[in-house]
Amino acid sequence: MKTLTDRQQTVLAFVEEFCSRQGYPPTVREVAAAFGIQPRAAADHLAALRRKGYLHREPGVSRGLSLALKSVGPVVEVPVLGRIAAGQPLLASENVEETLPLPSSWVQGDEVFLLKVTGESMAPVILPDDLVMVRSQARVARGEIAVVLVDDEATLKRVYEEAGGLVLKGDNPDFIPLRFSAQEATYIQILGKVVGVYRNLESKRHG
Amino acid sequence: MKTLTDRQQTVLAFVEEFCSRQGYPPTVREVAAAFGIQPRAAADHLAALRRKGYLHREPGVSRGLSLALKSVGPVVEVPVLGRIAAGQPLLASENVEETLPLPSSWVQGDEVFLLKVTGESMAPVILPDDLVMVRSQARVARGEIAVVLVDDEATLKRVYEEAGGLVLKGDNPDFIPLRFSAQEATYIQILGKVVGVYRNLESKRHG
DNA sequence: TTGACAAGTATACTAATGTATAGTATACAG
DNA sequence: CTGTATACTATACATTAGTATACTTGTCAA
Repeated sequence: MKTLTDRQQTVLAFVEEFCSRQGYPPTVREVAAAFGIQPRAAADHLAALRRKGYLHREPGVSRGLSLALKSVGPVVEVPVLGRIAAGQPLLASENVEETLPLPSSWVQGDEVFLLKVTGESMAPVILPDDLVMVRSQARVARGEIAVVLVDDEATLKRVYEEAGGLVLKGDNPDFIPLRFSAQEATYIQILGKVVGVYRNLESKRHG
Repeated sequence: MKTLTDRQQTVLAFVEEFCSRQGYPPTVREVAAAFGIQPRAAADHLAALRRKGYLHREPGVSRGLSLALKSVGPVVEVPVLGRIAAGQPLLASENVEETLPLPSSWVQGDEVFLLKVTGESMAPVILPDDLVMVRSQARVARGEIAVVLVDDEATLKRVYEEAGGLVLKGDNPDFIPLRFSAQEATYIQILGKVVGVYRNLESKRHG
């Protein structure tokens, strides 16, 4: 990105400040007034900032500015699910405890949610208190980690569809794989595929 | 918060969409045009949305709208560091490849950065292609995971300060612990403590 | 020394824009 | 049945606001 002059930098800083304080961008005249200069001079600065790639501008449009380097990048609000109640729509607001803004690049797909991990069955890849990102889907490829609803309880397991039914296996060897016949498997619901894990290493003992 | 009529909800949705697409709010007439109604009718809707607390509005100001319930929560831009050059200030713009917006609640402290993991030395807790969040600090408690600069190369290791010097140990048993005498240790710099790990499970083979 | 860029003054024009006035029609609560 | 809120049309008005024209001054590299 091209370098800015001192003056241009202060103008850009003013625009950023204005946007975050007011919620909408300034007019050319507001910029001018802030620096005690004429509208024309302010327009020159904004043109320079646009030319150098720091601003988007819609010509002729009042307040038609927007920050190119948005001080915040593209973000998606991802719901954090609490207890998952079977039968209800997954993302129903009753299930949502809070939402976290995550970078859009981390979130592929439309129906994505976060889940706080409680059990140790997927150790060491996934540990208690980890936050897993799940993309809602009814089937997963063999051996992928999924959120599975068994007896009204959501658990994380690798899913293997076998000829005779379904096997749910944790990575933790201390946990015995769960086997279900084809008939039993009808009571089991795959809620989605685990596509990401976030772990806070600060607030707990290391493994 | 007061309930909105169907019409008001669609108008609010339009304003939100417009803001995120354009980077600046719509004019009264742009709202009107989007719904094929007169400016006055659109102004009525915006007034209703303001009255019910969904919008802030500066009277008389063009595009003087801003969303009251910001759709995004508090976010911090965290720099993702590429190759770390010794000697330079860590967060110098030369080192920053990009930045990612993360929820403020994940980021404690001022000097925080992200680093893409390359080696396997911290497996299985931290794997290649993981993104680790690091809080910049010159010392860490015994046994904590740190980013350590050894011979101009940044590596992840658990740090043990011993009487005779410094031991850097990976969790992966395939890697031999590195031992440094007190004198050698002066050439080693702790860049920060690893406080978080993010792993994308979708775009690679599972471990 | 010419040309490009930065930074500015001063004035003016036109289109964009919020709002005012004056209505119409429907629904619902007290 | 009256008051209030919603949801509009239609026209008009006074600012607001982006931009254009015409200059001035200073710097810096080719």
